[in-house]
Amino acid sequence: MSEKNLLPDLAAFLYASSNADSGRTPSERELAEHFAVSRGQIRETLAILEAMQIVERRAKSGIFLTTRTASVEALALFAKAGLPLDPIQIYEAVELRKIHEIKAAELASLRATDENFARLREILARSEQRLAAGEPLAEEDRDFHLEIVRATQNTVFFRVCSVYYAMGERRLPIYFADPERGKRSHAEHLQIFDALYKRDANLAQALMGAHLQGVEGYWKGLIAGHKSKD
Amino acid sequence: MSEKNLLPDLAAFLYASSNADSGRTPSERELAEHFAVSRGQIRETLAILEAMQIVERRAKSGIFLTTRTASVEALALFAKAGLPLDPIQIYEAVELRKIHEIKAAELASLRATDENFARLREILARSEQRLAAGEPLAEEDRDFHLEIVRATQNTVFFRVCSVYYAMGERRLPIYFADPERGKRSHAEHLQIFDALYKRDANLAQALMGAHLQGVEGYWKGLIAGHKSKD
DNA sequence: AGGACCATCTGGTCTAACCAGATTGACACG
DNA sequence: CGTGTCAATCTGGTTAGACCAGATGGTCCT
Repeated sequence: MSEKNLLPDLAAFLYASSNADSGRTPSERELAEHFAVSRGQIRETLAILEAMQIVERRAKSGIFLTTRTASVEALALFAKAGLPLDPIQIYEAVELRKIHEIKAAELASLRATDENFARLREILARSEQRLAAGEPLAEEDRDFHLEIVRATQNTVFFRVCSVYYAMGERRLPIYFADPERGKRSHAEHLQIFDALYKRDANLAQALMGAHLQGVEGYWKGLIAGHKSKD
Repeated sequence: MSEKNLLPDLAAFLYASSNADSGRTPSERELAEHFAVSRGQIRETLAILEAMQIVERRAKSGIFLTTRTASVEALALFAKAGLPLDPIQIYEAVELRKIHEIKAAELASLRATDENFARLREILARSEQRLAAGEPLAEEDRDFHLEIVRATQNTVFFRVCSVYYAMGERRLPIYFADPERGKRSHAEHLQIFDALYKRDANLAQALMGAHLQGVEGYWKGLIAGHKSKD
């Protein structure tokens, strides 16, 4: 089956097969048998999961899932593996995104280079094509927002954002399933680009804030829906 | 010597012994011999370093350091291991910290619980003791700032900050070597606490901004000094 | 019911192999 | 001398098997 990328599979299995009370997972030897790999390979993957603070390995005792509040990398990994995410944490990530991006819009308007503008134009052109073809937006949205963070010329900032942006990725197709949302989003992106290009920091901030308000509202609704289903 | 915590030692050794041109490091077998551990243990640690994007393992070829712009976790690790950090990236981290904490002060003033206030009081009391004893501040400063982020009740926010705060840790003793700086910092912390307790979001933001302005200035000077030395 | 004891399980660690592709260098040919 | 070929060597990838010591859990005796 899936030869490589044991990590997400293992994470998913640990999550599914752990003891509900203690959080204890199957032993290394059992995991090795289940995935039909050697114990060494399981240990190598567990080392990563432990570094991510997803599991805790207690010598001579067992492997335990850490308390629910996992690291950001853990959340991104879980999202990638299709594991259920705590809706509250998703909402928290959105809130953080708002904090980051409004400030990023301000800084980008002051610091963006020709290269940044070129990339933004290219992304917007791709979006345009997609919409013209009647297709839903996909990674273009994330690319646009991340490029603005990159335009702050702060690589630490960029990397921090890159990590946890992956969390919402799986929801993008749902969000843009409604073509109206895609069109409006693209129109707002164009406005933001203009503000950046005019180096109007205040306008860029304001537009980004308004743009993200819509996203936040969508997530709030989605979370509320999920909650009522449970 | 240091039985556990192979990770930082290995990272440091890889960094020191890699080929300057290709970035190629010694082989797993050589590393195992150097650290007097088994290959399995080296592989386990390398798996983490690879997940952190610090190294890249090419099958049947070798282990290579990735390009300089490493992940945030990598930077924190490097800082902990005492490896040379790119001053520009330190400055970037400080800028990001400013973005985070001003907003954190605002949110904390609205959401902080009694528990948060209790912890903040405890931290401030510890600082007071330290200063009264003529000792320099240490982890109390970081604790205070992180507790404010925690008080936003946004766990994702808190975890993002926890990671890269470790970067500046090694510099704290230098910063607080001047007792005047410690006293002023503590006085400002007290003001910020009062603003939070009064739930005055605007004041909390303003005070935090001013407080961090001083920190930023210090870092700027430190970086400038480092640069001129090189 | 409680306490002492022992078989079992578990993670931590190491050794010894084999695989197959990448690399390298020697060697032979033009 | 340059160059192309090929085989020995090196490397990460992976596995199997073993031993250790402490944690665990059940049993049996008091």
